[in-house]
Amino acid sequence: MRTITGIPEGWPEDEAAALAVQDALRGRVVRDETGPAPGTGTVTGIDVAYDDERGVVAAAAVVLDAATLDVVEEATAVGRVAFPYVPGLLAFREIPAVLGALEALDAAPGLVVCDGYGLAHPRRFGLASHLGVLTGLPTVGVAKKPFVFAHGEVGPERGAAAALLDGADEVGRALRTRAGVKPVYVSVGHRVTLDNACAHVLALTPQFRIPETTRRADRLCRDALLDVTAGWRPGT
DNA sequence: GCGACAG
DNA sequence: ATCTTGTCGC
Repeated sequence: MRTITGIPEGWPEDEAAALAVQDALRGRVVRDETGPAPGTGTVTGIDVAYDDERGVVAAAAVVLDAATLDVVEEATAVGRVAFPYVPGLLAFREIPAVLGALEALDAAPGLVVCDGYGLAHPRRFGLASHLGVLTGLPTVGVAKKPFVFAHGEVGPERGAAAALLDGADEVGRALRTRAGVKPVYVSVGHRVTLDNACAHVLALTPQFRIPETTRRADRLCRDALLDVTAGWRPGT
């Protein structure tokens, strides 16, 4: 199913307003729940594609069976871009469309796997945490590139990891999902433990570096964007 | 002050 | 994120 989403009422218009929202919501992140067990129930991948030229955004949510990684359900949402890209404020750009796709699902999402960071964020409230707090769902962030926290060497074998430390607090982990291939960066979003988040990511990467959830969502949102973009007339 | 900077 | 040719490798 594909829906059309608007920008929520009161959505921040500028950076100052966005920072205030992060300040107001960051205390609502729940870190003392283990979260769903890997390999059971469903896991949902989220991703977003843009056509900045036209100000159009497309989001996808793909629900997988956690045990088989088969697709259970897919949903997309298209709309207008709600915020410019600003490092540290990615959530304000992605979340409106993502909410539209999630709301279009009939299946229970289970753990939501986001493209980006959760707690390993300059103000400890990245996209995954923000989405988790707004939806109440357990979320995890899986980023492809380092952001604010450095880490030590990661062993060459699959499953090896290095901590992302904010002082003594481990806010994320660089995790090798394929031997000899660059690691991904896992961080807790909401209502999940870092250990459990990493176990999920390993269960979602039997073959490729990137979790099957986000690979599927990536393809789907790109296709959705092309559908909207095809035959576009200059004017709207 | 100067760069770096998830997607 | 997106743009975008060739090139190396399974």
